[in-house]
Amino acid sequence: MSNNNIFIEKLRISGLRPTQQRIYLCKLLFDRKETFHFTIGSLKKDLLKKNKKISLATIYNTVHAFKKKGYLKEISINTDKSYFDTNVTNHHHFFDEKSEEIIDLEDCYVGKIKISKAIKGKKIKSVEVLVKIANDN
Amino acid sequence: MSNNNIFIEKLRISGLRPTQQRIYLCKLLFDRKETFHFTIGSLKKDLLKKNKKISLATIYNTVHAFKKKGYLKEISINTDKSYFDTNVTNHHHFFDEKSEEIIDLEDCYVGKIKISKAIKGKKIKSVEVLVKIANDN
DNA sequence: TTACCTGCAAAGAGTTTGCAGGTAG
DNA sequence: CTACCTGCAAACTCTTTGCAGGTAA
Repeated sequence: MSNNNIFIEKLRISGLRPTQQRIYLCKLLFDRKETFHFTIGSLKKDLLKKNKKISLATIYNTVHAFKKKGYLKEISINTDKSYFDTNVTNHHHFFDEKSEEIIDLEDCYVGKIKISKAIKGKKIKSVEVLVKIANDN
Repeated sequence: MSNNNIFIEKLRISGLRPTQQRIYLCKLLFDRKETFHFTIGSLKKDLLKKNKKISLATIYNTVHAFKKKGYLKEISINTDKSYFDTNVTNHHHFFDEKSEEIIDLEDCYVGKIKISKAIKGKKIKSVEVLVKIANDN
C-alpha cells in the first residue's frame, strides 16, 4: 500500500480530501500500466467483484471531480452512457458500436488535421477523431 | 402542399406508410434549404409551437425509421440527449459545449485524415471529427 | 379486412439531488 | 468543532415498450 501516499498527496494537492473511497478509486483507476476505459456502471461492477461498496452518488461525484481536475477525460461518443478514459493525453478513439468497445488511437497514428474553417470570435478547444468500426452485416 | 407528394413517394419507396404524422415530419425536417440539427425534445417543442400534436412515441419511431433509411444521421456527441442531422453527406461538426450549439463542418474544410493503424480483422466504417469550441473561462 | 401505425402510460436506464449522518483535519 | 464527504432514496431526463384503438391499402 506504499503508493497510497502518492494518491493521498495527489488528492490533497487537488483540494480533495483523501477519503477512503477516493483513495480506493484512485488506485483502481490510476494504478495501471494501460489506458483504462470505463463507465460509471462498469466501475460499480468492478467494485462489486472486489466486494468494495461505494455508493453510486460517491462514484459519480468522484469521477466528475477527477474529470474536472484533469485526471480523467470523457469520450465523445453518443451512447446511452458516458465513457471515461484514464488517458488524458491528446488522442483519439476507435469505437465498435456493436460491442461498445473503445480502443485508443494515439495521436501519432492520425495524420495532421487541418481545420480550414473558423467560427468568428471563437477558438478551437479540441479536435477529436472517432473511427467507427464496421460490423459486417 | 404540392411537395407533399414528393414526401409521400419517398415514404412509399422506403416501405413506410405515408401517414399524416410522417408526412408532416418529412416537411418539417426535409423541406429546408439549410442543414437542420435537432433532438427529439427540440422537435417536440417545434411541433408544439405549430400546434401540431404528434406523440413522443411516434416521433421517436419516425426519427429512427428515417435514420435507418439513411435520411437522417445521428451525431456522435456525448451529451445527455441524441442529436440528429438532416445533412447525411460525409461531414464533421463544430460543437459548443456551453450552448450545445452544433455547426456543420464540411468535409472539404478538413484536411485528409490518414489513420495509419488498423484493428485486425476489422474494417473502418467512418471517421468523424468533432471540433469543440472554447468558452473563454 | 389486415397489416401496420399512433398515442398513451408505464417502465427502464443513466444521472443528479436533498438531506441526514459520518469523517478528516 | 467545522467543513466537507458519503450513502440512501427520491427525483429527473431521455428513451423504450406494451397494448388498445385507429388508419392506409
